[in-house]
Amino acid sequence: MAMDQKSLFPDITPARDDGNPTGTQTIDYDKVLNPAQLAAVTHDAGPLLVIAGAGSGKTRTLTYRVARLVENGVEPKSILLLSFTRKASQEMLKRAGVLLDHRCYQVSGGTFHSFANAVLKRYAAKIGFEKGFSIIDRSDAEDLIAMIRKEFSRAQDERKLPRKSTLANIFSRSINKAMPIEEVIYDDYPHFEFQMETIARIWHLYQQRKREHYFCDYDDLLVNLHRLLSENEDIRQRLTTSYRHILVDEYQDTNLIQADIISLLSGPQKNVMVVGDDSQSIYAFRGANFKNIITFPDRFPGTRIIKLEENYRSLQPILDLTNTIIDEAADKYSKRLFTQRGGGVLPTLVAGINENAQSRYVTNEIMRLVGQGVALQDIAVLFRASFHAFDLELELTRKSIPFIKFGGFKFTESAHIKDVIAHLKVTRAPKDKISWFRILLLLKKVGPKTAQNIYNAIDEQGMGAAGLLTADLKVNTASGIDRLKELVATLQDETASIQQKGESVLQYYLPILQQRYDDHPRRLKDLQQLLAIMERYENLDGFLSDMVLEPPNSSADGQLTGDAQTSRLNLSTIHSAKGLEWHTVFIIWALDGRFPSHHAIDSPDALEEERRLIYVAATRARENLIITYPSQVYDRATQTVLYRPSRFLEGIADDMLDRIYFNPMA
DNA sequence: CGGGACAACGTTTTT
DNA sequence: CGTTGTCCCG
Repeated sequence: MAMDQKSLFPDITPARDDGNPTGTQTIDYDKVLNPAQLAAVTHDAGPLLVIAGAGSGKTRTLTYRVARLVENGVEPKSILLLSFTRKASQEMLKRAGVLLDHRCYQVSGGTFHSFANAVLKRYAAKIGFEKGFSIIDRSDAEDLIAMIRKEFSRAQDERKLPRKSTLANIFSRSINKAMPIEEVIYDDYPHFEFQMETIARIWHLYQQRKREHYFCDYDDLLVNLHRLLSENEDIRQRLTTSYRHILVDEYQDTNLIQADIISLLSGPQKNVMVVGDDSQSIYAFRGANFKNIITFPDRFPGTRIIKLEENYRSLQPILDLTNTIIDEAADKYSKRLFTQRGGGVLPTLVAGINENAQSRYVTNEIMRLVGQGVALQDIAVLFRASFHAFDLELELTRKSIPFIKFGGFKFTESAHIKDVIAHLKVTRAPKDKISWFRILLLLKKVGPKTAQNIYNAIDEQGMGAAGLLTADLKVNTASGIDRLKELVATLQDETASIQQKGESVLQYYLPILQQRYDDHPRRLKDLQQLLAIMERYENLDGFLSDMVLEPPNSSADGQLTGDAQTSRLNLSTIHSAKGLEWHTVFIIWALDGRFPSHHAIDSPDALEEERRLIYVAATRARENLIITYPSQVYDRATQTVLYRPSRFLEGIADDMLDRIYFNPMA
């Protein structure tokens, strides 16, 4: 099976078509790769584990391997490249395309979730979704859980149940760590042990409702793919013959199900290449287990192991610091990065009195660097949590420094976007109770009970969303349900283009928007942007699944308005910065209690993950690394004043780290 | 039954 | 402090 390249890689267009159609060798692999990289690239067949330190040319190695396989006559479609983000795989294929030719764009790939979606869509009936399924994001899942939760809190006068988001966390953790619900509660939520049975019943009902309404949440995509492969030998064989070579990036961030999926897909030929770095494992919170890397050779006997230890990214002083940080890690593959890049200045640790002093220091330094000719787009400010950047964002706006922020809130998570999308969703998935409730609750005089009745009436008609038009509804006419009926009738017109449908929904939604939100002008801009995104799609289903699986970032607005060429500063969570690099990197909020977060401080495992996180952040820097913290911050959660730099930096020798105090008044 | 008013809670990271 | 859940009035 070949995946739908168009929907997976919509932005890629072949750079040039005058490549090398005959496939004769054009790349001098041994001149552009070091011996370890070359060994990985030219590895013939069978399982291969590449332990690739930060900046050691991991992406380069993968890219060249793809090119090499294609050059050796491997059908591009039969190469499956699973990576962590779509951005990463696009980038890789683009680079492979530049090396070789357009054939590289035919390579199959994407994230685990998008791959699962593509496979499951095709075999939906095999896993009990005769009519297909729709993917629900975290907040949809929470809405569904809330509906079930309510049945319990009404019926029983028990002590308080966990809130919906906590329930969703428990459920997801159970899947991703492959542990029963009960065990998750014992381990991580002991304060809810006393109502374990109720929680388990809610979980059971949640599973049931998802089936009834044809929903897959993020975890179900993986679970169902796993089931499909393990229960249907014929399908598994079909897939293993389609994908002769499997390449997995960021293997340290896979969890047990993902590792099993790779095993199931690899077939008898076991042409599996995984690339990762145990020191950069930062997704334990969603069940990632870096031990997958260590146990890979057990899973695949005869695995060849190659280590890439030469760093091509950072100058020596930066590497000295990052090596020191990670040396303290409890549990890791031993490797020590080295570089041949001489020179460079010491990384700096800057204390400012408060958050705003920190923001001003960073802003000043950025202006100074830009004055020296460093491009804004080659500078990044990294942080532990998205909200850590709020004050800096204000400061940057004040100084008119353009920036783009990655990570944190997604565009599609805001209520008004979800509202509009819900109207489109029900035309494709009429059993989507979550979306129907969203839509109906926007009407006046309609609450949960009325919504349920309307939903039942529509469902009984069995004629899709059009059921709204024919069903006998007892609804207050002041509700505005007639306008909704008109909209649904319009959307039923299959000849209407996707843009027209979007416009209709927006027209319908406008009065609701204005009535519900004081800041409707800002929200309207978002909605117009949503329409612009829609126009890139040819079919609604592709649009809808992408909005869940690859949602656009909230403040990435400018991308659409055509000023993509202007150089912008990068603001990013460390998680979203994975795999990237910049000339200068700032890490802000390196304050003990924030980074590591006070939440992690009692758990050795969590603390280790925080350490790896700061390691990932620091290793993004090529020339300059500046770490800052506010030295007097009152923390409401612990009711203490935080003033010490991150414990990962505090003991570092002065010949490795310049320490300065910044006073904006001086 | 809907909706508004009030109280309690807990606080990251992503698909 | 903003979100989430509950309670009670109309």
